[in-house]
Amino acid sequence: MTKQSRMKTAGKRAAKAPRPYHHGDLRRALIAAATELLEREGAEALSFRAVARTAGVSQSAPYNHFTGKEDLLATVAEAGFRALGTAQAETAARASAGEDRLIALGLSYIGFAADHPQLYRLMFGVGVPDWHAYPQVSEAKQASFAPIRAALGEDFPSTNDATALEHAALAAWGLAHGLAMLRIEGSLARRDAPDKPLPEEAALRLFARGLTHALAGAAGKL
Amino acid sequence: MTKQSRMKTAGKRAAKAPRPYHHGDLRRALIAAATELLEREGAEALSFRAVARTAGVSQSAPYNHFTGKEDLLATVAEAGFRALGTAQAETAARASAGEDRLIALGLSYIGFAADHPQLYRLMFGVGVPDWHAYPQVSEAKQASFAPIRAALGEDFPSTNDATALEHAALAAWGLAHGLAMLRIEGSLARRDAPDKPLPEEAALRLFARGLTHALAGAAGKL
DNA sequence: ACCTGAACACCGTTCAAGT
DNA sequence: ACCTGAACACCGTTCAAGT
Repeated sequence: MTKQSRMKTAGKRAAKAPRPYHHGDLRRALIAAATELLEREGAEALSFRAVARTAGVSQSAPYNHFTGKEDLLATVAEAGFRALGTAQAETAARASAGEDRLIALGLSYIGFAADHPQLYRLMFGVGVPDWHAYPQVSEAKQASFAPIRAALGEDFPSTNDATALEHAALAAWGLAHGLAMLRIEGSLARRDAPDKPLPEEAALRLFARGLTHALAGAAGKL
Repeated sequence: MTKQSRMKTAGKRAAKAPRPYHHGDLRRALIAAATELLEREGAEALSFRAVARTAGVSQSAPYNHFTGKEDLLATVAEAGFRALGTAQAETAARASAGEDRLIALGLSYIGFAADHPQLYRLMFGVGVPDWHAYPQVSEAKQASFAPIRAALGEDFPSTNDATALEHAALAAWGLAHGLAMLRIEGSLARRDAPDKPLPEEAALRLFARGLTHALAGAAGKL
């Protein structure tokens, strides 16, 4: 119960000190604490009280900044979608046009999930029963997928057929998301040798190759 | 605290009576109660105590049949994979060979998820941190995907190339799983008209069409 | 405006005790 | 062998009270 000894250097937060520090940006501190605890314990093991404890406040303080636990998780998920969207946009800018760009985007998508498995799981429904209550999350989710959609429109011969583009986008999203989930859950084999490519890459390549042919055929027929 | 009035008709269980009935098959009753509660409340809201309550026993009785909540959930998930596998096998048997069979299997896969969303979510990692602790679940998972794998081997010109078949199987699994998840989470549009086909069907068709072409090309090259 | 601390109704799990 | 009931250490959330 010792009082804080320095007031001038209060800006430097001692991360583990359980002493109260209401520095006017508790909201941000709570989001940071939740993000950190999320990867360590998973969404279902993460408790609202532990987040408050990590931030050094009482169990009821967070209710001044979030309506409840779900609201905090939704905020973290939204940030995750924004980060994924940024990473995807950077990948799209770096890659050269063509099938390779689609494959690079797919690998980047799966890589994000592999790097932040618990965050990715949270983003896609784990722990939050109804995302419709958080429209900003839905919007960020759509935005995170925009680069793949754009690549399909620019790099594949389907631009003139909006319906075919829509179907291709759905297939690409489904494939990327499905491979990411399978990777996270451990359903996929680890890479045998460090130089051998991931099986996901071959699957993505097969998909991209087929898409070029199928869309070319569809353009002639539809 | 009244004693049970009839002993001869004890086989008929009054579903809501909170009186004790230890009829020798509590394990099955707990699985049934958990399965029922799962769809109604979701895996994260489902409590072990509520399962015991629904089965009419004390909160600690289930520990005689399961090591804990996670063990019960894993058992339910395993049963889910077996049911999915059966449904997939039936679909494969009914459909005629070719691209249509792959599409039918994909639609059946997504349909299962749409019919039992909470069960499907549980099966793919929600609520159970590490499936590796339950090898029977992993085995049932692999078995549930066998029909799609078999259809790829029989209906597509990749049978002689084991590697290409493996990649195609991974892509197909990823696509089916990804579309199922997106459907469950509400990321996909509801069908506008009851006669119009689901967008998933068009995406699956695009994938199957492309796979035929890509594998034919690969067979000549590799 | 923001935070604390007590309180409530829940959890999962353990364990002595009953039959 | 199987079940009960009390107990423990947790939850999420509410609310009066403090500053």
